[in-house]
Amino acid sequence: MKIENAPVEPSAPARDAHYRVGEVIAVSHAAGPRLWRLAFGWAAQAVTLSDGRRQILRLYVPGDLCEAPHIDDAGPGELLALTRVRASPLGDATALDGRIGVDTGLAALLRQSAREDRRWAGAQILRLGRLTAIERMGHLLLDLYERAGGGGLTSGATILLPLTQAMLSDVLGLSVLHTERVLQQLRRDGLIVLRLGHVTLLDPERLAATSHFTSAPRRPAA
Amino acid sequence: MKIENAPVEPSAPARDAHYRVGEVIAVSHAAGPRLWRLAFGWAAQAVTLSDGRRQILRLYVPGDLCEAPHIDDAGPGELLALTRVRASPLGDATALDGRIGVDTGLAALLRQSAREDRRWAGAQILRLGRLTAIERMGHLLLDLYERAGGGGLTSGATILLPLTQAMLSDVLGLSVLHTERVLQQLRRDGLIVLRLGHVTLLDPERLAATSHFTSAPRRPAA
DNA sequence: CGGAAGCTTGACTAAGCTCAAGATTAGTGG
DNA sequence: CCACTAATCTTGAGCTTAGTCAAGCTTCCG
Repeated sequence: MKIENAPVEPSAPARDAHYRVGEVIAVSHAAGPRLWRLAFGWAAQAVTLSDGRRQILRLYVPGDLCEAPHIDDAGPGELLALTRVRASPLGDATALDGRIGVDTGLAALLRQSAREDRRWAGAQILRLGRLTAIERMGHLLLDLYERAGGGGLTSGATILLPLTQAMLSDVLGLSVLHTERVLQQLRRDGLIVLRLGHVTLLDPERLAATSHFTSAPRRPAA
Repeated sequence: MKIENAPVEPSAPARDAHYRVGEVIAVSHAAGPRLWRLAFGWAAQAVTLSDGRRQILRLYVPGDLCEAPHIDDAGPGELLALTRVRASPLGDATALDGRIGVDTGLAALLRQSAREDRRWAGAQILRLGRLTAIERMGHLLLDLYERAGGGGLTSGATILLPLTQAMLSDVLGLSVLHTERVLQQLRRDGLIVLRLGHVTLLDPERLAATSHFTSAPRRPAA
C-alpha cells in the first residue's frame, strides 16, 4: 500500500474533492478545473464509442497529475474514477500558466507529468499495436510495478491493482472474457498470483522476457 | 505533390539535413539534436521488438516538430524517414530551453506541437485498442485528411499518402496482408480510391460514420 | 439475507495472421 | 530508352487468437 509520493504538495488552491467508483470527474468539453493531483485511488482517461466499446487512454495512480481529456484528443472523452478517489484540483490551464512563474515546484511537476504522459502513451501504443493479449497483460503489470517504485525486478514483488477485469480489459483493448483467460494462463504458468486487489509477480524477469518489456533506465531525478 | 506548409521557419540554427527512405534519423539513446522541424517528406517514431515486430508510435508530416523517442518511452525506439526527408535540426532540449525565453514563436510552436502529440496519442490508442481493422484504416485516413487541412468533410477529398502498405501496417498494428484486404474492402465499398501515393476519400461522411471518427472542432489558432 | 456486481467455465464464431506464389511497379545501370 | 532486379502489391487457402453467447458460481454490500 506504500506509495512513492512526489516532493511536496504545491500550494493547493482548493480543498480536495472526493469521487465514488465509476464517477465521472470531468468530461472533455466541460469548464472547471482541468488538472488534479490524484491523492488517493486510481483514475483513468477514457473514451466511449456510441456502441459501448470503451478504451482507457491513460491510467492514473496516486501522485499523478491528471487531466481531463482535451476535446480534440479523440472523441468525447472523460476523466473517471476507477476506485474511490480523492483528488486536489489544481485549476485550469490559464490559472496554472500564471502560477508557473512564481511556483517553480509546480513547473517541475508539470514537466515531470508531461514526460510521464509521453512514456505511458508510447508503452500503451506498443502494447495495443503489436503485443498479444498475454504479452499486453505482462507488460502492463510490469509497467505498473516499475512506476510504483518497484525498481529492480526482485522476485515476489507485490503491487496494488484495484481494478476489475472489465477495467483491465478497457486498458488493454481486450474483451472481459479474454482478460480472464489471460490471467488464468499467467497464473497457471506460475508468473503471477492475483488476490484481493493485489498482484504478486512471482518471476518478474521471466515475465519481462515473455512480455517484451524493457525496463526504463533509472531516471536521475531530472 | 503539393504540400501544405506551416507559416514561417523560426530561426533555423543549422542547415537542413536530408535522409533517404528508411534511414534512421535518430535513436533513443544517442546524443545530438533531439528535435527537428520536418520540412519535406514523412517520418515516424517507431519501436522494433527483438522478433521483428515493429510499431509506429507517431507519424510526422511536413510542418511537424519531430522528436527522437526518449529512451524511457517504450523500448529502444527510433526516428526514421518513411520517405525521402528534409528536416531542420532545432537542437536538443537544453539548447531549446535557453532559446525559448527570447524566441516566443518557438515557444508557441512547442506548445502547439505538444498538443498535437497528445491528440495523436489519444487517437492512436483508441484505434489500436478498440477499432476493427477497417475502422482503424478509415479513422487514420480521416485523421490525416483533417490534419492536412481538409477541414469540412467535402466529397472527393484527396490527400497525399506516400506510405507503403508495410508502413501503414506498422501504424495500424496489422499484418501487411490484412492491410491489403482492408484497402480492398474500402475500395469495393466505394469509400476510397488509392492511386500513386494519393488517397481520395469518396464519401468522408460515410467513412467517418463507419469508422467512429469524430472530427476535432476547428481550433481557434490558440 | 438477498441482490448485484464480478469472476469462472465451456462451446462456438469470426477477425486477423501465416504460408506460398504470382503479378505489378519502381529503381538502376547499361 | 531499355532491360533487369528488387520491392511492392495481389490472390488463395488454412490456422490461431481473440470475441461472443450462455450459464453457474462467488464475493461484496446494503
